[in-house]
Order: sequence, then C-alpha cells, then structure tokens
Amino acid sequence: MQFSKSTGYALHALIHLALSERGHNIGIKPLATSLGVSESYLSKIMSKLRQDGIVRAVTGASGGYELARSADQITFLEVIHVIEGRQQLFECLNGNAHLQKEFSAIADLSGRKECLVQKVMNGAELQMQQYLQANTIQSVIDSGSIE
Amino acid sequence: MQFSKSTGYALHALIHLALSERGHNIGIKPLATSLGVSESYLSKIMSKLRQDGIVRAVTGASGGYELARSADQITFLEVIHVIEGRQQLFECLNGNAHLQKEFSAIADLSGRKECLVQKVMNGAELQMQQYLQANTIQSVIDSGSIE
DNA sequence: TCTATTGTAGATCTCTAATATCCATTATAG
DNA sequence: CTATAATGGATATTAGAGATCTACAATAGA
Repeated sequence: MQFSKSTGYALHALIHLALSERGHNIGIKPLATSLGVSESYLSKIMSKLRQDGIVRAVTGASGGYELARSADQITFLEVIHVIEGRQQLFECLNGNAHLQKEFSAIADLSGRKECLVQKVMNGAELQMQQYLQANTIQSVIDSGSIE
Repeated sequence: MQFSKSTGYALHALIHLALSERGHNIGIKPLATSLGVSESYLSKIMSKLRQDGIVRAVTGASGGYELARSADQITFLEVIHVIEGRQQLFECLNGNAHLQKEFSAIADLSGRKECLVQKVMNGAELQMQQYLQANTIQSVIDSGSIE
C-alpha cells in the first residue's frame, strides 16, 4: 500500500504555485519541467485539482494555473482525497455471509453487524487523516523557510 | 490507496486462531471456508505469517496452524507489515535532480536534502502506525466480547 | 480576424502489483 | 503405507497506476 506518484506531483505542483506571485499564472510547461514529469501526465492531475476547486486554470495564450484559494486553506488531506479518491483505506470483505454470524462482527446501535477489524482500521485511518488535515500547503512553505 | 484484501484475510484468520483452544491446530480447510476464500490463496498468506513468527504450522495429517505467541503480543501493525511490506507510505520522487535545488527540500542535520512533503507524509504515517501498534488481536477480541 | 498558445477531454497503451490457481514435494499422524 | 496437510515454485488473470497522443476549445496579441 502506497500513495500514488500522482499525489506527490500534485502536492509539489501546489507548493510551486503557492510560491509564485499572486495573480501570476504558471503554465503546464514550466511546471512539468520543474517537477521532472511529462506535460500530458501532469495536466491530468491539474485538471482534477481544478475540478475540485483547488486551482484555477486559464486556457489560451499566456494561460496557466494558479491557486484558487490561499495556501493555508488547502490541506494535505483534501489534495489526497482528490487524487486518491475517497474510499476508505480498509474495506472489510463484507456482504460475505460468514461475517453475519461471526466472532469478529458486533452489532452496532442500529442492529447492523459491524466488522471489528474494520473498526480498528477506521480508527487508524482517522488518526492519519487528522494529521493530514492539520497540514496545509502554507505550513510546508513556512517550515521550509526556517532553513 | 487501500490495504490489500490479503491483510484483511490475515487479520481475520489470526482472530480465528486466537479464539480456538490452546494447543489445538486449525487446518487451512476450515479456516478458508470460514473466511470465504480459497485454500490455495489463504495458504500463501499463512506461510508469510509463519515465516515471520506470527503463527506456527504443523505439516502432515491433523496438522494446521496456531498462534506462535499470545494474542496480545500480536499487533495490527506487525501483521500489516508482514503482508503489505515495509516500504513507507509515501516515497518522494527523489534522486530527481530538481529536488536538490528546490523550494520543497530542506537540508537535514547531516546536510542531506530532505523533501518537505515527505516529512509531512511520514508524520501522518507515524500517527497511523502508533494506533495500529496499540491494537492487538487480543484487544479486538476483548472489544467483541462486550456484545 | 488570424494565429500561436495553452488547457481539456477522450481514447488508448504499457507496466506493475494484487489476486488467484495448480502442482510437485515434503512432512507426519495413525 | 497411506491419507492428510503445509510448502514453494510456477503461472495465469485482473485491475489500476502510470503515461502518451490527438482532436478540440478558449484566449491573448498581432
């Protein structure tokens, strides 16, 4: 299990945009060159970020991308959700009949059986998400400036 | 990004073993039936758990598997590491020359450049790992018994 | 208006890892 | 011995990530 490369590119691209002058677009070309990735591949990633309102894009000559919000309003968690999708990290093999009658399932308040393994994994995921929610594009930039 | 199905099978199988009488082997057949997975596939998973000292296996007639340690000495984190491998959740596109001179890299104590995105992701992973370390096969069983 | 530039969307291709199965071999209880 | 059961190797199969290409739409500037 690993984060995709796309997530890495997205985060680095956003940091790059955050560091550029306000109101100044950056085209896919310099962005792709700077990250060492092809333009066509990065453009797919940027499109996702645009569809989710994280960046703005201007088409046409001298167009490009800029952040749609201030860098401290863009959390790692949100970027990851956009790129990786929002399915949970662990999905119990539910619907499988065996769980309905089993040791590792427990009825929740509504009487529905819930997998106990799933519960632990959800807890673990939540821990990670809280950390990623607390970290923004801006906070990374700030931590870099103490160099 | 998701945990593999194998991890789910491994955890459920271990809970199953933990609930059986001490000193009593469970064969791959009833185990696989109970989890709703093929014997051949599950046996690969069990072999990994054995190689890592989490379960013991007895070959031959009336052989089978049992826990190699008490259930409270088997953490979720360890099981996940055995099945998923130990690479970190996020690996920065390092070695890429661009990072050596870039905004999102900072020199660590030894003078080596470290990726700032990587640092945040490592922090997030650590949060999750601490939680998974604190949860054992036994703790899941205990939480189930209050049903 | 024309043209060069730039992002968008769809199709498609490759490659890898997860999932899954089969079989020959080894080990052991009875 | 024999039936049973785990092991390890080889080998599909599949899904998703990674990556590229092209036709198209939008826009700035000549």
